[in-house]
Amino acid sequence: MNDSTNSLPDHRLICTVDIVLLTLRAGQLQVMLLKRDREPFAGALALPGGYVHASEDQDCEDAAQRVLLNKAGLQSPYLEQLASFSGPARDPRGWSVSVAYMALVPAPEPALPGQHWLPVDRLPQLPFDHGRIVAAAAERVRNKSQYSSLPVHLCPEPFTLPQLHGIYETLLGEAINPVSFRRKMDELAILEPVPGAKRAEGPHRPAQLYRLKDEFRQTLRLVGRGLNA
Amino acid sequence: MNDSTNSLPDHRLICTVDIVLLTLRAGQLQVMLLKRDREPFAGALALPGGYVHASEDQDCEDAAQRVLLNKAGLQSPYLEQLASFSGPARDPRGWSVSVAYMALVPAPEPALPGQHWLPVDRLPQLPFDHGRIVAAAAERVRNKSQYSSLPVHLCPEPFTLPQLHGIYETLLGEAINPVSFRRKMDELAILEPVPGAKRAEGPHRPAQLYRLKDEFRQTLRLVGRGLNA
DNA sequence: GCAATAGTGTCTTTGAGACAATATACA
DNA sequence: TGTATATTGTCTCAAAGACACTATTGC
Repeated sequence: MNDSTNSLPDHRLICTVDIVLLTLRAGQLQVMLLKRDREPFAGALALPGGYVHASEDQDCEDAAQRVLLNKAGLQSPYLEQLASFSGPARDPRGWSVSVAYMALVPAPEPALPGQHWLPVDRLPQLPFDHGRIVAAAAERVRNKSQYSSLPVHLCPEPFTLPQLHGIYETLLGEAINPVSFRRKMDELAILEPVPGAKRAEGPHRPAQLYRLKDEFRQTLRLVGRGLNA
Repeated sequence: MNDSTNSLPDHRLICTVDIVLLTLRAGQLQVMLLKRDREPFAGALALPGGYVHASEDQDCEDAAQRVLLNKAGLQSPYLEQLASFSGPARDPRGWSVSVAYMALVPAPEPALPGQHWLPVDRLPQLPFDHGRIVAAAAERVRNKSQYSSLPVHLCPEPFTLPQLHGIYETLLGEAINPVSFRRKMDELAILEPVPGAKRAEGPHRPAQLYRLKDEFRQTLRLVGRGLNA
């Protein structure tokens, strides 16, 4: 395998996709890692990923969806291209380009067997440059949480406003004024109340349940001037 | 050339970089196109780009810098990764991945021979999927202009605040309150006045000249709540 | 001095945050 | 009825926009 690569033209490169599948569990942003079943780094925890298959994929996003379905059993979560990572050293097989995608899901309870969810801020050393890729994804999620509806994709539906409020606070790492939060969510107009459905977490007034309007399932909406200062 | 590609492994793909070099001229966001000197699409105007060379490039950004230097004579303009574009049909040579970069420069006057600057909003049909790539770059510049210091990279130094103000207005396509604009630029603290240097454009009070502080030449700074509403 | 744009001071308006009041569940 | 959280109304404060005033040049 190594010999054959040397004879390939200089511009035919290893092309892969890597998926940073994120969720919020135990009050932390967590990433899903899988134990690699082949070399290189067999046995190590790493991002789900794989070669782009020129013969079957329509584009890299298509490859990402395929990986997501095969390795995580996910049909169509929120998915966006993150960035591409490249270089001679990131993959021991040779000069490679990886187009990284970020996917968001509500916390799967319990985790599927074989899936390892780890907090993005306390990861062990990861193979390839997966550490950098996860860091980029975490940064983007936290950044976009400041001014967009992104975090709704981390919340299991239906959800209450206080619940979503908590998710934003966790991601941003700071308190958000509850009144402003309601005002903003109202402006965004991406949520619809589930008629009659309420949920109480204890001996107190139950909260209205909401779900995401269908047309925003793959779209984001931006908040006028951000969520807080 | 076509036969050889068929025998390559499925995951060894054509990898290129494409550069969307943007500037502001004649009050318009313009993109630099070059006449292609080889197939495919020889003779057509297209984005500067080229194969990633596994043997010389440290990563795709490196390849982008190389292309920028060789084809546009640019040393180190503002450069950021835009996104990757891929698929079986975008390049007639076969399934390909292009990592697109966006570069910003102050308007070069006069344009170098061979460089064609065209307004991004009135482009002819471009080869490959270069139309889409340019559209993505234009969208990103306009978007980032709403809340960051990005547009300073389009302004020839030294510049006056009214000049920079005009650039923001052009990019955003709407008026910006001059008082707020000054306040914001002041907050950002990325500009320094050139001591004693002023410029008058006519029979009136001359404006103070500014330059970008060196530490922000490749960095962006975000504005607290955006530049306007 | 006149015209024209640069730059500043201050009032008005808008929207975010604080706080208080009301609503509604379970015990 | 008591407690706890949901939800709403209203006041306060900070920042953006409008406007008016001063500054500085060439003519």
